[in-house]
Amino acid sequence: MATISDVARAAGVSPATVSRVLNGGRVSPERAERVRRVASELGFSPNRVARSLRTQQASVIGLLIPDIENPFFTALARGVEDASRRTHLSVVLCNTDEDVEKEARYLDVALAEQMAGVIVAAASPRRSDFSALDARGTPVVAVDRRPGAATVDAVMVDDQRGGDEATAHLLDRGYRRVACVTGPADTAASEERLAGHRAAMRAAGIPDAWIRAHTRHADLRVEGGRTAMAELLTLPEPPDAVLVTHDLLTVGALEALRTAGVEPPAFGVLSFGDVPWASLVRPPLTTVRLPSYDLGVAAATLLQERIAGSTGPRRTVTLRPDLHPRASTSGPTPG
Amino acid sequence: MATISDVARAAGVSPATVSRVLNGGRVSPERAERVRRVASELGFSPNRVARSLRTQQASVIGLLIPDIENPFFTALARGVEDASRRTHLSVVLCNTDEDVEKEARYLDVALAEQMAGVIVAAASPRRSDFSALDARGTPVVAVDRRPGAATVDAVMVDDQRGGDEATAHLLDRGYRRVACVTGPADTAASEERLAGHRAAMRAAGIPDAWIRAHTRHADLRVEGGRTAMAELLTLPEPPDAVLVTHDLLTVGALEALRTAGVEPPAFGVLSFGDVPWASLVRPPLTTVRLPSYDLGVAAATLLQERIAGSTGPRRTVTLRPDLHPRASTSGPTPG
DNA sequence: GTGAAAGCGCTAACAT
DNA sequence: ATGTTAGCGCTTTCAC
Repeated sequence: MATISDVARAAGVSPATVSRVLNGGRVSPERAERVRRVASELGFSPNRVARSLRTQQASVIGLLIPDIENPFFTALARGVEDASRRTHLSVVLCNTDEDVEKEARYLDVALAEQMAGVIVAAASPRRSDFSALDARGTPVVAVDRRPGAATVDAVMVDDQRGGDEATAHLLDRGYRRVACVTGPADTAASEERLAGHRAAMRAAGIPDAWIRAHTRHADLRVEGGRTAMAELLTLPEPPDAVLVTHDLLTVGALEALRTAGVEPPAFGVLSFGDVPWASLVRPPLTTVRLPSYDLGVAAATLLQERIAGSTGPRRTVTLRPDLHPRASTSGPTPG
Repeated sequence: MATISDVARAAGVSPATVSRVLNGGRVSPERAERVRRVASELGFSPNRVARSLRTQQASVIGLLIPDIENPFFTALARGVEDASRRTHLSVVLCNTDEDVEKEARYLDVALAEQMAGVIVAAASPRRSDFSALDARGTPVVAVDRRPGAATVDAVMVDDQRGGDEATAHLLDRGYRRVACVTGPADTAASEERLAGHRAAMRAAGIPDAWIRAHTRHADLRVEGGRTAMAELLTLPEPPDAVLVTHDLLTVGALEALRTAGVEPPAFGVLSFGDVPWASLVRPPLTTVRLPSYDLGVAAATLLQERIAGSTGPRRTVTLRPDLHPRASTSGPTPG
């Protein structure tokens, strides 16, 4: 690999001049031209490691996501990438696997590699720790999941509103006994979506006791959704519709419904997450689409501003999910 | 951020000693202990950028994949990560988006960041260019897609065999007129799977003209699969089964079949790729499962060996996909 | 406008 | 076993 000194020697100038040509300093046009020619002849590409060491900052940002196999996060990653494209920033992705240890390791890498900034969907609301980055002045933007203590910029989904709108939609279509299958009580998104569901139910005059009795917390796996749905169907006063707050749970819930011989839209089914196989399910599923891509774009934009030196107060951007009505919630009565 | 000199001063030793403590050189136990204590008190974490500059190699490997939203590649990424866990290597993911330009940019980043090695599913068999990495001695392992010219280690799927086994399975189950919907003619995987299909058909004594007439190349989108399948159904001698070589095409093909009132398993359907929604399709789909995770593990292992200094001849590891028979190919006649 | 020189934080000879 | 020294490739004063 050619270095800046090789180029300088070959072009008959000093290394400083080559550096200036590269970074836009004042150099006479003809020398600049000569340097550029020689550089390309030599296949020179500046060593970013050396540059980082000298300038104390890299042109790479880290994106830490908890599950690379989850389409929600991959779409988010695309958003981050697309928004970073125009700048000189490259995005590197790190899969934390919902594991605070792995996350800490990657945060350490980000620090040690002097990354320009980090966007992170925290593995744990309490135990994720960004203080080291903060101490060094590396900007951090939280996305999708707000870490409890840390005061960082954040981009969030308005999950509560999504849950509220979803259940309101079901009630509006004529369903009366709307159950809810949600994730574990310790995941924020699950709880907020449930809270929205509750709010809509209360607004419709349904007693708290009924709502509670027709709510199930399930493990975020297909099996969890199946079990929860099956339970709900055996209740003394079974539901006539269900809001499922995670698409994985929806797969299980649909299986349980099929097993019980219950069919949408007579039984209303509404799912969070716009699943790629939505078109394969009959009837097509009404969904609350999460703005995953836009979440990424917003986070990258916020981060770029901080990297550029913005020092304003911490900001939280909230994005609204949107409802996509389809046939699975067309109403309890035929026609 | 504390530096190695800060630690050295606070511990009353030389920077070299601190470095030796960190990297396992000979240091007396009590001094080593003192250094470690001081380091953790100061919250010291070594600056990898400086280390990279000095040692001329980083502890990061790059993984370049063409589509982060494709479950095949995300599973592969998990394999790479898991295999890299035990070593000191961190994996950073780069999404090339099937774009040779973006890929080149990331290869440049890998080079400029002095990455220890790169695993890449090439965006283009012809135009992907690893010569710069090669020139610098950075190991490269190709995965899933073999770049035409470059002589690099590679980990591949035996697509031809997969196609062969799939069609053989259909014939074995009693289907006679097996069609094939495959991807564009310029994608290697599509062609190899098709070649396997052809081989199995020929072995069963079916004339080339028939095979050719019942083969469709489709754009890798749902719509492409639908159109191709619809065409096949209108042929004078329509097929009684189909091998679809990409899961996205399968979604479309299933829609076309449903529209035409044709149902598996009377009509046999076999798909490449073990789709997550397989359980939702009735009847469950027989699939050729691609060893995506293992592909990642194998690639990471190969790369680690090269990073460790192995200089043997280029190797190509080939992994076999496996057939998962399910109800969609249980046979053309009831029972 | 240009070059000489210093130094970012670390490691690896080379001394001792 | 430990310290001293030099230098990885780059940028950035500081002179001129």
